[in-house]
Amino acid sequence: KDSSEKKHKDKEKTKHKDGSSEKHKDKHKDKDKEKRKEEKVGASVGDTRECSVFPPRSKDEPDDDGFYVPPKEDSKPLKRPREDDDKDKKVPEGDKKKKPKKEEEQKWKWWEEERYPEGIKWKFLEHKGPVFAPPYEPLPENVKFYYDGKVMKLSTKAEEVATFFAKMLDHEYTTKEIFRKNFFKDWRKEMTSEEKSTITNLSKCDFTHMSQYFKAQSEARKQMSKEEKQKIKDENERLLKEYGYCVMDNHKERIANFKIEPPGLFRGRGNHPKMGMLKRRIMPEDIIINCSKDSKIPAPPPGHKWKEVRHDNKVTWLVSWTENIQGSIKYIMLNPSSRIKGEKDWQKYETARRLKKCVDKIRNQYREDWKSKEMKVRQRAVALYFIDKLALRAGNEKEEGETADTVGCCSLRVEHIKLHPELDGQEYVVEFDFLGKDSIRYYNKVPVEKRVFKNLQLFMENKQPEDDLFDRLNTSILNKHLQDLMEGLTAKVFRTYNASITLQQQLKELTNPDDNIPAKILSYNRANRAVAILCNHQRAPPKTFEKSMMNLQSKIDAKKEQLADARRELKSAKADAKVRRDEKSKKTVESKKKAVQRIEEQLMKLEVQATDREENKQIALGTSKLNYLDPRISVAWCKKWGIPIEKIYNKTQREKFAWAIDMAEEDYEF
DNA sequence: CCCGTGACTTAGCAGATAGGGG
DNA sequence: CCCCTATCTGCTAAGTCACGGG
Repeated sequence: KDSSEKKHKDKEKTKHKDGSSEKHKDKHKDKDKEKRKEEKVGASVGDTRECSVFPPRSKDEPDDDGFYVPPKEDSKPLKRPREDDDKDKKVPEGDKKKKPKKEEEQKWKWWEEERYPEGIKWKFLEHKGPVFAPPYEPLPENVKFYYDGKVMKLSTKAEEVATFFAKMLDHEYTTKEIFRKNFFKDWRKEMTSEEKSTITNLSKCDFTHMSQYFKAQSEARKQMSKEEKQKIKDENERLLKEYGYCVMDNHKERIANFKIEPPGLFRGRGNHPKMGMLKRRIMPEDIIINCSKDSKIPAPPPGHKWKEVRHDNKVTWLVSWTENIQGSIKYIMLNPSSRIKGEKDWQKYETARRLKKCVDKIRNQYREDWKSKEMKVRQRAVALYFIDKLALRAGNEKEEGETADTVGCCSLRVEHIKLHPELDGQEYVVEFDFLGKDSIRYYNKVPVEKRVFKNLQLFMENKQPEDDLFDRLNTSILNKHLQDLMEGLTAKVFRTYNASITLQQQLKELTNPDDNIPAKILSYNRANRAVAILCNHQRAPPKTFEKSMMNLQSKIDAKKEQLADARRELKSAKADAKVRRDEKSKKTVESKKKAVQRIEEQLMKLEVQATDREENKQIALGTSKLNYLDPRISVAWCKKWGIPIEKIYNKTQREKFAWAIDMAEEDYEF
């Protein structure tokens, strides 16, 4: 005990050493307070960021368009020259909007400005409120619903809910017992008393006619003329223009989800106990609006009122409501390209980089803790080892019966692991098999250190399969401990850290300087894939996978034949040239040579594509790219090897990572 | 310390869209 | 130019984590 207490004290000491100079921080905080009083915006010099030298935001007014152009002064000389300032504009890129005006929009570089003091998210916020789901349109008279073989006209409310079911008829979950039970129970609540007394058995309900009608409708939608499609597109654009943006602190920012979720049947992931329940229609009376006091407050639809209008600048959301399935709160927030999301994202990677600096110490620490006299400490240390080594999620406890039965590290149960003292020639293998987030299966056989193995045996002693593996541990205990090891450290920082560091290492290892661009991109994708595997980011193999693979293979075969032909032609041209010895035939040889080269390159490209796709069958790269990989690593890699950034990031991704694209140089190190 | 709540990030899937080949 | 598929985007569920009150 003694020694462990000592260690604890040491830990405390190191914390302060590690904590990026507490004193300084406090000073800055004080400064922040002062500035806040002075009504100056964004006065924080909060942390180690380079941007702290930049001038504070200035309040300027919108121009006539209502579009907010960042102040000119902001673009005065910076300490870092940026030769690629206007690169983005030159990039032709998919959006062939006929409005040249859009492209001229100056991109605001929020990352060159100072941040707000901790806790304050904005000074001014104005928006138009949410867009509600379109009202229900009753079915035409000729679309029938049958109960027990007889036509039955449903009340509007009951009909609406019935259509939700009818639209899902082809889906297998309409056959699931829980789904049907939940649906039927909620449907009956919407029925009139007569309907309720008649419709007592879901199996006697015949939705097929309704279902056919919807299929015909969607078919008709596909067959619409160009003009009609354009009309819909225009309408969507209008909606986006009006409701899709807000003004936050002098800047027009894109909103992520300005449309309220329409009513429908809840489809949880995996074996969800609430699947099939009715997700009710959200009304203005459910909606809380958040905006500035001095902004133009959005008007509720005629004849309606908001539940509440508040002015809370300690939060980032514009609109919220409570959803009826889990009783959780849903929000309307800004797009990832916005300042408010981008800053947070940047900060996340900075925290992970701070972990990089002390991860060795932390690893030594938890290895020591495997020997602790205290069970609690040992469990914590083994759990942390899993989180670090295997990139497991923290694993909060969940309310039973409310959600699908899934687990993370701290909530692992005895039944989720198997211990093999020896397996396939390896010692001390732990076999993991459990459902994680989104009911994605985690299956892995991992050789672990002997001490870990012995500890696991100990933790499992005298326990039932359904008992918690770490019975003295939860995420709160773990995170409190992590907080002591490093300021801002939580379980998920390890995922971010390990993902990003793995990408960086893999890129170093896999990139061959002599490769051409497609081959280098394959290497990038492989590095990305290593991360996706680490984080267990899976996807269902695309429905058309086999077919598309076959297509690609036949393309390759065709290309091979083409190559063979070209080679034959080259050969005969050479022979011809040897005989004739004239200029013309020499030229022919040259052009044939070129043709062969071209085809070889094309073939290579196709083969690379095939490899890439095959290796990617069940792996989703997007999630790690978007949420775990410090974008500056990728940007630096692109700059180093002369790979156009568009090969790595699509338009949305480039918008989200604009800060990284702008600031990372080729020598960036995570 | 426990528990519920709130805010925010992370997740896979399905439908929309675009772009390359015939 | 059109079609068909590969990729992108929108959607919303499902996590993480902090906080406050008892």
